Amino acid sequence: MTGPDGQPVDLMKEVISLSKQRGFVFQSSEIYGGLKSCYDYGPLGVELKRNIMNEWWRAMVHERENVVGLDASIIMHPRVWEASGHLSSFSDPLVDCRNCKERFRGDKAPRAAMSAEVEYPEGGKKKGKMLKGLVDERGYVCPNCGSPDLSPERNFNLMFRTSLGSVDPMQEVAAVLAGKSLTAEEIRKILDEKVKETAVYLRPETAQAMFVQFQNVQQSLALKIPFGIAQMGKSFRNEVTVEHFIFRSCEFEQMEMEYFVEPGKQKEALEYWKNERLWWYQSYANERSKFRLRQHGPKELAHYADDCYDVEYDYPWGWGELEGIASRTDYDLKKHSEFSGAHLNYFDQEKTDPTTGKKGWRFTPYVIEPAAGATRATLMFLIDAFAYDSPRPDADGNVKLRRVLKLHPRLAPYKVAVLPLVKKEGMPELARELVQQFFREGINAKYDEQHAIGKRYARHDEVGTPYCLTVDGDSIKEGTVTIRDRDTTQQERIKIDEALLLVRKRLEKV
RNA sequence: GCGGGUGUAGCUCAGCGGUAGAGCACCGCGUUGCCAACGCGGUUGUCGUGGGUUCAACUCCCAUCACCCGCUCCA
Repeated sequence: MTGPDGQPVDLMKEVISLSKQRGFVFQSSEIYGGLKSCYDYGPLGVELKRNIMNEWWRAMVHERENVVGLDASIIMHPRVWEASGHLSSFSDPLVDCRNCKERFRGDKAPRAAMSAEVEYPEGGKKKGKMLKGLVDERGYVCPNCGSPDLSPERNFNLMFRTSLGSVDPMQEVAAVLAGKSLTAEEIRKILDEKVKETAVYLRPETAQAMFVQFQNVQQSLALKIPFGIAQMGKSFRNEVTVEHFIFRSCEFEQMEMEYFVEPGKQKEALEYWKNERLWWYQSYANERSKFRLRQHGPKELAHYADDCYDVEYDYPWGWGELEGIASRTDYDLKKHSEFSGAHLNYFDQEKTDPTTGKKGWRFTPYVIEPAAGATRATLMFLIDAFAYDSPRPDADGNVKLRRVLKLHPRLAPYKVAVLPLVKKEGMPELARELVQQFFREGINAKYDEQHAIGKRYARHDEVGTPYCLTVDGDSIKEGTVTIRDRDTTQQERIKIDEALLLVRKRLEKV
């Protein structure tokens, strides 16, 4: 992207800097030096994120007859994660290449015959001297340089483990180990056993609660298939790498929906939801061409999925994921039935059982899951909204960079700013009264009397406030205000009563 | 975790082995009345953190933390 002066601009840097300056996103615990991948949402950030999530809830739950909500505990029974496969698949064996320093997953590395002699360039560089080595008993080489000179496999548990209960399990471990002379392996075993007694995990996805509570939700509301259960909330993953500001962080917020369908209807449902979700993003964004759907290749699919589409956005660093719409088959409900002994299935009295030919069909539903990242969506909407106002030279002829967030009015933290032109002659009083009128309508308005009027316009442009209402001398005499549009900067004089209607109209559903 | 880069005022950045700087922001007074206005005055710093070398370290060395760019994982 280029600025109004034609100079190239680092869009991410600008967004991060504006986020901090205007109170959208701060680094967590900044005064202590910050904490890796943790961020706090400031006064405006919390409004933006909450607006995004509320819009999602409205589109997914409130405006649909057959989707209901759930708000589950973040900590769930540890067996949930055994059943879901997260305990095993989230602890991937990672290996470092001693030659080129690449880190990779051992199980996904290119296979090579054990004891075979292979050639590889020194340091992984194209012009590097060719070296020779023998493939060890693991039977694979570095995917980057082909070297067999590799570190041992190390397990990385991607779930946050903690213990439920006020007694510190380490105390018991210490008691068991006291006075014993043991090998590292033996200690490890004792540790694992003791820790496991009270071990619980912070959920790595909100989805599992919707499967685990499938029966309660379905029966309590007598839901008929197809139906969906939606949930928003925090999830936690010890990511190997965190990157791009709030794009990938260990603590993140999800908006997920599990849509249960009859076996055989999953393709049709996937088709519906992928288009629905793409459109949802586009309808709030400025640049629709920056979104696309991408189907996963067979190697990309998660262990539970038979098909998957990502909604991708063209971020400053390239195309990246916003949301995954996965066809999760009947994997999760079957697994939880197996592990818990509960019968997580559905009985349809009207349908004919395809295997017996008799009326009445009991089946395990198939699941389509649109799983969105709320924190990711927040970043995306900030990037999408970021723009420069047309250049305006000041009195000295210097061109000032004026940043504007062209946020959709429904997402904007403040919907309208009410500004007294000057702090006298009854203007502040009238402006404050007007703000109260907006509050009564449930519209987040902002009273602002600090600094010159031009600065206030600029400041509200920068946080995405769609409208500024200015109270001046004529307001008192004639009952009119000027209304200024963020995107055109055009002003119009209207009756005070009209202002409320105009703002309300702009906030109507897209 | 590995490799490369960065860290100085609220923001953007300059600086350098010898007294910590600029622009913007912020505060006050005055003027002004609709697009980061003008004049005058003022405030702001653990130079990321800890250690070392040195008469002297923001500057050189080591460690550490955080961020950015690659690699692997994902919403």
